[in-house]
Amino acid sequence: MAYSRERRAILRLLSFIHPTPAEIEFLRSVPGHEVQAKANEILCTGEEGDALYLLLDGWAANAVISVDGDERINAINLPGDMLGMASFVMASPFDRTYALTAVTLRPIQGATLRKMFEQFPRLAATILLVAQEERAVKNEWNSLHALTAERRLAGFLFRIGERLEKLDGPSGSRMVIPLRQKHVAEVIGVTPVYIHRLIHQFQQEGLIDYERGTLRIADLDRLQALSGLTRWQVVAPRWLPEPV
Amino acid sequence: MAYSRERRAILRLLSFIHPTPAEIEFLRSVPGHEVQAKANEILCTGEEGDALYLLLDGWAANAVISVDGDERINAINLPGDMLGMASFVMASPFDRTYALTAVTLRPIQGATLRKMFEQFPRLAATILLVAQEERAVKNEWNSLHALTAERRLAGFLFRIGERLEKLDGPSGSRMVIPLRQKHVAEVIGVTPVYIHRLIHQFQQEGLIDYERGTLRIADLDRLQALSGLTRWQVVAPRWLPEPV
DNA sequence: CGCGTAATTGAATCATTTCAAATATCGTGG
DNA sequence: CCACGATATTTGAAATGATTCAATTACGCG
Repeated sequence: MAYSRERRAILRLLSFIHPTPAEIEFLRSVPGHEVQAKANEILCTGEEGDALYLLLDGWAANAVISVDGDERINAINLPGDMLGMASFVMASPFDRTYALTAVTLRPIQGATLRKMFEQFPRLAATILLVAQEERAVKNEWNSLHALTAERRLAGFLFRIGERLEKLDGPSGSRMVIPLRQKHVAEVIGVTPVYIHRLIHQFQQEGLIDYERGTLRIADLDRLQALSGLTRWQVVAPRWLPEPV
Repeated sequence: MAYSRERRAILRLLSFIHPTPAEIEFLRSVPGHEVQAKANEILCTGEEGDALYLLLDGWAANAVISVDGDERINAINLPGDMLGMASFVMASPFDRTYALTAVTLRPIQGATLRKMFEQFPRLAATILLVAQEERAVKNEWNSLHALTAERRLAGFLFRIGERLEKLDGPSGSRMVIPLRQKHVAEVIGVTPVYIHRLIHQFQQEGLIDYERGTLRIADLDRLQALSGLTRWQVVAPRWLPEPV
C-alpha cells in the first residue's frame, strides 16, 4: 500500500523514465509535510504566488470563471497530478483548483523545482514532458469540440476511465467518478439541463450508472467507440539528458 | 533588422528572463542552418521522431485530422514559436504543422535541448514556462468554447492582434493575417459556411477587412470588448534557477 | 483553358440553449 | 433534530445558433 501510494505519486513521470536511485532519493527527500483538505475546499487560487501541490489522494478540479460569470472546468485531477502548474506563468490567473473529494496534498516549494533544474536535469526535462502531455490532452479536447456533446462526453469518460485503469488496475476501483451533473456540464461545456439529458441517455444505453454525485463507468469500450478516440500513449523523446 | 530578427527568435523567452551573455552565446551557437519552405508545405508531421523547429519568419499552422476526416487547427504559429513541441510526447501523433506563408525555420536538435537542460538550467526552465504559457492559452480557448462562435472569433483575432503588436510594434504590420476562410473555420471550430457569415458580419461592422486569403484587423479594441478577454500577461515564477 | 478547391447564398434541419416551474438534496443555525 | 434557505436536479416547450444540403460563382494552378 505504502509502495503503491508512493508509486502513484510519480506515475506521470514513470511513463517517461525509470528513475535512478539518486533521482528517487531526491524525489523522496522533497521537504514539506502532507496537507489534508475536505471536499469543496479551494486548494490553490493561483493568485497567492507560486503555490504548487502534488495531489496524493482524492480528486480535484481546476476551473475558470468565464467573463459571463459561469464556471468552466479545465481539468479533473487525479492522484499524481501537479496542481497549480497550469497557470503559474499568468500574471493574474483567473483559475482556481478545488477538492472534489477529501484530498491529500504535498506542497512543492519553488526551491525544490529550482534544485531539480539545477541538479537533476533529467527529472526537470520530464516535468516538461508531463506539461507537454497535458497540452496534448488539451489539443485533443479542442478537436473534440467540433463534435457533438454526446461524443465529447463519451471522450471525457473514456479518458478518465483510462486513467483510473492506470492508477488502480483494470477494474479501476470500479470506475467511480465523484462528479455531480453540474461538474460534468462544466467539463463538457454544455448547460446542466442538457448534460442531464445526455447522462440520462447514457444511463439508458448502459454506458454508465449515475446517481447524484457519483458516476460509474459501465462500458469503457463502448464509450471509446462512441468517442472515436484511440488509447492514450506517450513516449519519451530521445534527447532526454542522462540521469544523475 | 538583423538585431530585431534575432530578438524575435527569442521573444517568447524574453517575456520571462533577460538572458545573460553566456545564455545569449549559447542560444546563438545552436548548430544547424536555416531552412526555407513555401506556403502549404508540411513542416513537421510529428511522426518522424523528435523534429523540432524554431519559426523565424512567416506563419504556420498546427492541425489535427479528426476522427471524421475533417481538419481542426490547434494553433497558429508566428515567428519565435517552436514547432513540433506540442506533440513530441505522443507515441503516434496525429497532428501536422504546415506553412501558411513562405517560412524560414531553424531546426533544433535534440542534443541542443539536452545540453540546455544539462548546462543552462534557467533556459531549460524558461522552456517549461513557455510550454505552460501555451497550455494557459489552450485553457482560455477552451473556456471560450462555451460562448458563441462570434465571440470566439473576436477572441481569436484579438489574441493574434496582440501578438502582432508585440512582434512588429503597435501597428502590427498593419495586422494582416494570412488566413483563408477555411482556415479560420478550422480554428474557430465551425463550418466554412458559418464562418463566412461571421466574417461578412465582422466586416460590415468595421471590425476587420477581409479579402480572399487575407484578413486585416481593423479595430482591435472593439474585438477585445466583444470577446470579453483581458490582455495577455505573463510573469516568471520566483523559483527560476540562477542564470549561468 | 480547364479542373479542383474555396467562397457565396438561401432554405431546411438539428443540436443545444433558454425559460420556467416543480422537486429533491444538502448544510446550517436555531 | 428540525426547519429553512441555498443549491442541484428534473421536465417540458419555445427559441436560437450552427449545421447540412444543394446549387452557383470565383479563383488559382498546371
